[in-house]
This record gives sequence, C-alpha cells and structure tokens, in this order.
Amino acid sequence: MDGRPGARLTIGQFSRMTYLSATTLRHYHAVGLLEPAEVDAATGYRYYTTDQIADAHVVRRLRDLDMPIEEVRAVVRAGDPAARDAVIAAHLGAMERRLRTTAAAVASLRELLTAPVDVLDLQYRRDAQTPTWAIGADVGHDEIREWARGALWELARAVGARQRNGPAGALYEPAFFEEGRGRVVAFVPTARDDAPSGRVRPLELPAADLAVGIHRGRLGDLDRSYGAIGRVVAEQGIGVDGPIRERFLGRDRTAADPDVHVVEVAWPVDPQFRVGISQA
Amino acid sequence: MDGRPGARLTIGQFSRMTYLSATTLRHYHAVGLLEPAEVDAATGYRYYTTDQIADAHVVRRLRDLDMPIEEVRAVVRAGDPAARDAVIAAHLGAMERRLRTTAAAVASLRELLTAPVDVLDLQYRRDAQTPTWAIGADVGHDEIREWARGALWELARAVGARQRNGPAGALYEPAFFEEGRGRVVAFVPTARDDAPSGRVRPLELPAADLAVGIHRGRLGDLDRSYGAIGRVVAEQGIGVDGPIRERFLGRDRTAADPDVHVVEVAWPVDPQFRVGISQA
DNA sequence: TTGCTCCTCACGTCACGTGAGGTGGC
DNA sequence: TTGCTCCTCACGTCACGTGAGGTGGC
Repeated sequence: MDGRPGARLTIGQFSRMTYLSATTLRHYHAVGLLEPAEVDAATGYRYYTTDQIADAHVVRRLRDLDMPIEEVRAVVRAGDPAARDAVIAAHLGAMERRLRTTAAAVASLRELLTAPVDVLDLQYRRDAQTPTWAIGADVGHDEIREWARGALWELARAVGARQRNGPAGALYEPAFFEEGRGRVVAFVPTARDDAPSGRVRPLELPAADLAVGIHRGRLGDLDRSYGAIGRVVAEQGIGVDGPIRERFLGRDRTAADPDVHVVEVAWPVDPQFRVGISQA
Repeated sequence: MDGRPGARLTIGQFSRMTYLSATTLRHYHAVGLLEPAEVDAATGYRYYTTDQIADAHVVRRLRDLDMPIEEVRAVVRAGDPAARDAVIAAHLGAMERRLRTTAAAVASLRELLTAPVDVLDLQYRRDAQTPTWAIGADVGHDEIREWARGALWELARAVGARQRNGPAGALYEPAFFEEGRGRVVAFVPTARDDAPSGRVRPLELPAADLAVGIHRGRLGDLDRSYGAIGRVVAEQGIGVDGPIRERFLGRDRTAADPDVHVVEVAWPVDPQFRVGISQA
C-alpha cells in the first residue's frame, strides 16, 4: 500500500482521467481556471495531482452546461460552500428555464412550418392621451418575459383592482427589436393622483394613431403577428416613428392549449393614410 | 387600397419586423444566407421586401435554436418542401435529444454536488484472450451513447443469444478521453467461427491485466467512476498503456431510479504491482 | 441645411482547435 | 538512441458586436 494521496500526473494522464483535452487544460491554466499543482521551471511541464480530479470533473460538467468560464471560476474559487452552491443553483435555474423555452420553441417551429401564413385583421384607431402608472427599464429579448411578469405584478399591486381603468400594456422602443435590447415600459391605466412607491412612476401615455391587430396564440409566436402587421403597414407605406404598443387582454380559456394569450399589437401610423386599412 | 405586395424596406425597417439586427442582416448578406432583394449600385444601400419577412423569421427561429448557418442555408435554399422539412426534422430531433440529455445532466450535477465522493472497491484481475465478434468506429463523446446502442443491437442479432459467451463490452482508445473522439470497439464474446456480415468482424480480445471497478449508476455519471479508478491507479503508480475496457452487466432493477446501469470498468495495469490493490 | 440612416473596413469576443517548430524524459 | 510527450507561439473558427470614419437621403 504505497499509494500517495496527491500523486503527480502529467497533462496527458490528467487528460485521460478528466475527459479534458491537453489544449483545454492549457487554456484553463492560461485563464487561471484550473492551475497545475506544479510547473517545472526549466521545462514548463505542467503537473497535476489526483486531488484535482474532482474539481476538474466539476469544471467539465459546468462547461458542458455552457456555464461561462468566469462563472465556473467563481464556483471553483468560492471558499464558502454556500456561496458556491448559490452560483451553481442560479445557473441551473437559468438552464432549466432555457430548457423549457427551448422545448416550447421547438414545438412552435414545427407548427410554424405546417400552419398557413397568418392573416391578421388590421384596424385603424386613435387612442387618446391616457394617465397610467408605469415601470420602465432597459430589457433584453431573452429576459423580457420574466421582466414583464414582475413589472405587471408590481403594477397590479400598486394600482389596485378598483382603480384600474383598463387592461395593462407595454411600450417597446425600436431598439428592442433592432438590437435585441432596448427600453420597455409596462403600464396600467389609472386616474390615481397619489404618489406611487417602488419602481412605479406616473406616466401620461401620449395620444397616438395606430394600426391595431389581435394576436391570439402563444407569446412565443408574437413574432408572426408582428411580421404580419409590419408587412401591411409597410405595404401601405403608412408607418411612422414611435414605440410599438401592446395591451394584454388575458388568456383564451376556450382554447385547448392552456397558453393561448390574447394580445393587442398596435403599430404607430400616419393618420392621413388611414384609408388604407379598415376602421375600428 | 394601394398596398404593394413586395414593398421595399430599408435594412432598419426590415430589422424592426424580423428582430434581426442590421449587423446580423449584413452578415447574412455577406455569407449568402439572406440576400437583399435589391442593392443600390451607387450607394451600396440594401433593400429588402415584405415578401422576405417570413423567410427571415424562419432563419431567426432556427438560429435561436443554434442551428449552424450552413444548415439554415440548406433549409432556406431547398426548393423541395420535402427536402426542407427533412433538414429541419433532423435538427429538431437532435435538439430534442440534446434537451433530454441536458435535463439529465442538470439533475446529475445537482446530485454530484450533494452526494459524497465515490469510493470504489477496486480489484486486480487477469483476463485471458477471448474470441469475440466486434464492431469498431471512430466515435465522438457526444454520439457515443447512440452509437453503442446501435452497435450492441447489431452484435446481439449477429451472434445470437445461444452463441454468446458472456456480457457485451467495449474498448476505448485513450484519444476518446483525451480529445473527445477516438476509436471505440463494441464486442460480444463468442466462439462462432463462421463469417459475420454487416459491420461485424471477428476479434481476438487480447489478454490483459486489469484494475476492475463496478459502476452502479446512470451512464451520465460514469465519469465519476473513471475518476475514482484513475485516481487509485495513479496513486499506486501501476497504470500502463492500452485501451480502457467496459463490460455491460445490465440494469439494477432493484433501484428506484430506472436508469441505474451496472458497468464494469477495467483499467490496464502492470501485473508486477498488483499487490497495491485487492485480489479478485 | 441638419441629423439620422446607411455604408465599409478592421478589430474584438469566446473557448478553444490546429498546425508549426522545437525540446524534454523514459 | 528512438519516438513519444510536452512545450510555446501564431493563427483559425463561428457568428456576430463594436467602434472608426465616411457618405447618402429626406
């Protein structure tokens, strides 16, 4: 029994036990993620020990789950097991959310390829200036669902059911569509004139001339309705600058699919040319 | 009603309707994935048409699912709807498989972080030369499960239950672990001396001195057992060159988890030093 | 005329993989 | 001594993002 707990391993031996290529191990050394226990000063040879195998497995598993190297480093470096577990739990939670949305995206794409092209009934409408309470932020495409849920929940609680003057909605700056990230404002119409708290601010929603279409389907399929509305607006040549508006009219409980939402999508247009579309 | 079906859009307008950034659209033009309907020869301005919105949505959705641009191009270029659907179906199938393995990996990682370190009972054994029928190939880490299933199924059918002399197994060249890809040979012991067909070839499994451990768990957790065995072998300093051997002893039907496999993992060692580990 | 949109390079990013060319260790 | 392992650059890959510096269109 001459076993040495920290037996020295060359990079090749360590590679075989960790499923990490020598190139990858050199890279992890360069970026300080997984440092060899010893480096020969004369030859530059890297030597690892058997004690490092467990860490290397954790690193590989986390990288297999696409955790960025910076986060993996935070996990490995965390002295405190609680802090370590927190980082991992956060990433695993994000992974599981991504899993679910990806599964939904796959299902939705199958549908997109078999279902016919959407034809939307577009209507022209002028919305008057409206007092609201609102929450605004710079939001990315990938986080919009979660952000909107949180903001609308906070707005609902702040305004109160009795003081609400209509369905909640949101404004999207063009950059949100053009660059995948931009200012988004969630709002709830209300005539309250006291001072809101938290992230909530009073907002006078400006009057606007709009081409309005109804999206009835999953939120992940909103792009199809946007495309259909944008297409008509472009073909009529009636579009003008300004944020896109959405209003959330609830779920369609008569549908077989439990995730069918009813969302009004409103595109700013020039009122002079409203002859091009039907009237509300 | 002056709508023009193919209305001209600047890159910014098209960007807003497709959720693709102008930079991304220029990139797709450069690589020939999504070409503008018109390019102004004097100014270089790109112009798209509303007819291209649907294609752009398909491209974006496929890219969101990480389909490589080459494959997306094949989908968009496919004139034949059947060919188009075949490419998409193949990728969606791969996506769904990846979804399942990722879900498993997440669950397994949670366990890895809470469960104690594996302690394996290692035993020394000399295996005599063994006649087998075998299938070999160059296989990557990500495809090993599928490949092994196919190869073992073909071997089982070729050899026949009555001519089988023991459990099936596999050999792995070091490159499989070091580079994530390498030669793998699946085998079934048999004394048959007729000529096999298909991918099957006769193979004399060479005699070998082995350190043998039993992995009892999910196949996705085999790395833990490899690490534990490799560690002991390294600490004793008894490892020698040669392929790793596995033998598949079936599932543990007594376990609550339906995916508990029993796999014998054998690491080639120098018989001179077998005093370091217990005897079989 | 202003300023917003669009243009073309060139370079950066992320996590490595792939040689080229050379040295060290058993 | 051979050849296998290891070394350090340097550059490539993939799908864009990010300026820099400049022109065009309403």
